[in-house]
Amino acid sequence: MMTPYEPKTIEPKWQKIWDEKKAFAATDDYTKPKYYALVEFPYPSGQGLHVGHPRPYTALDIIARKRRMEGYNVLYPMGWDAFGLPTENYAIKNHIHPRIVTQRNVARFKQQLQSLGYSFDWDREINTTDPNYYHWTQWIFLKLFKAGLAYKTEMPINWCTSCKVGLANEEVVNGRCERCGAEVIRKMQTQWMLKITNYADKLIDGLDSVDFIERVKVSQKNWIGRSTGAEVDFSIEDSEDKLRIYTTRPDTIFGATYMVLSPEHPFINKYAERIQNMDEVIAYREVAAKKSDFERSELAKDKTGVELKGLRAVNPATGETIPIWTSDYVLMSYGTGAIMAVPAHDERDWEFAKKFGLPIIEVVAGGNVDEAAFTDVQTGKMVNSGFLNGLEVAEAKKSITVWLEEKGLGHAKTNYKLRDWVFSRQRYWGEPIPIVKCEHCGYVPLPEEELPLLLPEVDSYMPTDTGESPLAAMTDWVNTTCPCCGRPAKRATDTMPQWAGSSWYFLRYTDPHNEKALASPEALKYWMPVDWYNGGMEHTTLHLLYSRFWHRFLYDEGVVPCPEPYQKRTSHGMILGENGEKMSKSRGNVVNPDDIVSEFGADTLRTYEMFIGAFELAAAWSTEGVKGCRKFLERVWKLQEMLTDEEGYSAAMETRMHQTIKKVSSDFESMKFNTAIAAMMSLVNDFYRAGKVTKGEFSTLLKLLNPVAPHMTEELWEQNIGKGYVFEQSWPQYDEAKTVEQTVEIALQINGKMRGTMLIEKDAPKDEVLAKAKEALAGRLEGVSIVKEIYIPGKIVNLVVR
RNA sequence: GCGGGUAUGGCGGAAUAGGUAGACGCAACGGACUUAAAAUCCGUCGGCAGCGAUGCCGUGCCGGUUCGAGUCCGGCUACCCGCACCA
Repeated sequence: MMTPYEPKTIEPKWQKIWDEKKAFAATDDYTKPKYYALVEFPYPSGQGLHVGHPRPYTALDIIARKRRMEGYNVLYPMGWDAFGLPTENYAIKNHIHPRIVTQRNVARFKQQLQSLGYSFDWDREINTTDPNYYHWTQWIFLKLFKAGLAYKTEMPINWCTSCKVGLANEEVVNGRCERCGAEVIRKMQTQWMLKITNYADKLIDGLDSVDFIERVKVSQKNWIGRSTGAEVDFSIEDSEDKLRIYTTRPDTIFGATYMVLSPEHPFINKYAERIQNMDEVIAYREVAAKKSDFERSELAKDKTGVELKGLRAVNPATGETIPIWTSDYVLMSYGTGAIMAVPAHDERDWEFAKKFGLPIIEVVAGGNVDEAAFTDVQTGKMVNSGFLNGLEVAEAKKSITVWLEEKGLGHAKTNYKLRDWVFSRQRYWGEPIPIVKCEHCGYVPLPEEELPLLLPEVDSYMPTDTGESPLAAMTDWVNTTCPCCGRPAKRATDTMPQWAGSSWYFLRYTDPHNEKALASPEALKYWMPVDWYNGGMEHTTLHLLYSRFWHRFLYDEGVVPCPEPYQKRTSHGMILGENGEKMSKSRGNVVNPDDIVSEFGADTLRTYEMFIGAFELAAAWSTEGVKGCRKFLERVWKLQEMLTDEEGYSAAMETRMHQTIKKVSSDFESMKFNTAIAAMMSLVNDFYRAGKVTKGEFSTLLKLLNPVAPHMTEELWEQNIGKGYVFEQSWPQYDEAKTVEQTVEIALQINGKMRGTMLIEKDAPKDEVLAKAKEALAGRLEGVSIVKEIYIPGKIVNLVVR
């Protein structure tokens, strides 16, 4: 007698069995072929799991389960990216230690994830806030410091007025804090920095060796923003000084009719005496300084500026003197903070020249520079440019660069938009920076034996208005001795940003309990690189760039065996609310995965999230759709009643089986989970139509469906097939020859218009098919002559008539 | 402005290399079962015209290539996501 389908009882049952049998433990047998599948580890927030989390987790769980059935030693781990502001803010508000808050949130997340039946190897669980973990985060920082890639500098930082913390440029969105939305202001602060810019080229070039979806590669490249051009020295009239500029268009130098300095450019102060309108310049500079980055971009393209009267430069190509201006459209932080302005061929310069009546000289023919700047570099020939005249832009670029180098006036130069990484946070809940400041020795790294440098217990982890970390108030902890000279010294009180722990976590999974190293060389050599890494689009610039940077550095240090950490990177789309909007409490459209599990079961949730639509696109939640998936699983459950001992009763069904194995196998690989499930639904419909299913067919279906709905397929296996478990089975194989139908229906067209269909033997000769087609279409062929006959085997016959 | 993406029934979405548009699911409608309802099973389901076989139209818009275009090419429009004065 068939038992009813009750996820509530069978799901916990199987979760327990998997756990006891350690069914999904990655083994340390390094002779087997390995597969490392990775999903981004979550931040264990107080809200608990969101229905967005299961989408990527289920997708890679399917891949991981399939790989195990294919004989791989699979590593599919999970952990917690648990340092971070929300926990700290919650802790402050509720007077609970962030460590306790983290423990609670992790426990809840873990229980929720386990209720979904993921095949994570929980023995390898990691937590970035565990001293045994951040020991190695600090160790990597020391390595970076010793390699000269970590340095301290005073700089204006983005200061969130609400979080009271410095933010990286990347964390500021439209002048507001990415996290809390409060206003961000500029504030001077000394900060630890990481020289990610040293790795700009390696981070771009490394992309050629990996299999990332195109838009991820594009966004990595755009963020690094490599451009090639030249630096050129312009001399100042009546001075020995040179004013160095950067340009990507050295070919247009004959058209440079003025120069522009950033308002912060040091030349302005240096020549304050000579600048006749210094008052006006100072006033302009003050206005510019007050503008936040947000205002600068909001107020858009309306150009402002002041001429530095009394100061003129010499165009090295023409020998003519040109005026020097200052304007905030030139940024101190890019290039040299100064430009040569070529209004004929740069939109910004053109606008500026138009506004202030500066001369516009065309040096590349092809546009109308009275109407607009002509910026095309593909067409067009040089004019009004002395020895460059007649050259193409590309040739002119080479030619002028050689000329500049010969004359000692300039040189080729590559620039990047990428800036160094602001690495310190004035916060409590992060990894302490393992550096001591000694008045005699400067910044001294802690000896490695002293790691981990534990986060001290403090009474108050309230951020301070002074901008200092709460750790600064812990004098017992701050005051120490210099590891170098033994004299009194002070610890760094900043902590690391949340990005730190997530920049290397995939390495720790390979050997999570190692106390002597971040992971053993053997484990790293075997498991790395990650074979397939899936995560959100929101992490395709920062997290990916930072972790690739650290990994590449560790490779250069000989710590890891491969230059790139991730062989393949894919991204999933967001799950939106039922109304098509982003899920949020304020919109009231949040779906809680716990509710879905308790009402429909984990297998239904998993199936639904895979069936909802194309994996990489956003998809709106639909409760009706969830019901449909539950109904499908019920139909699978009831196949038990149709089991027959007959085997091979139908050649057509055998073909269907081979087709379905092929379709499901290849669709899983290309993340087309929705069509894989559709194929299984169709197969089940066929079983119902036949009114029966053989044991062989049923067990094949259970194996195919197991990665998606692991609990119910194990239960059905146990009740009806018996031997062993589905997770121990081999992935079903298909025979290509048997996927081909013997009889196929082909379309009949006249002049490309559908005029019917007919059934033919798949191998029928062309002549026979055409004859049959003409017979079928005889009524329509009267009085016309056939000009052309087209037969695409297995697809279509098209007769072209007149 | 630059870069990337998307556009197909009432809805979510299918459609390896250009070859039967709408697979699969949802909703809706009809039938069977039931005293009844739910559940389940079977069926219909792009639009217009027709009792009907059938005909015409139809994949955001305008053109093109082709025997044949959702798919390729040229030109647009709308929406979404990044970046945004980077010289």
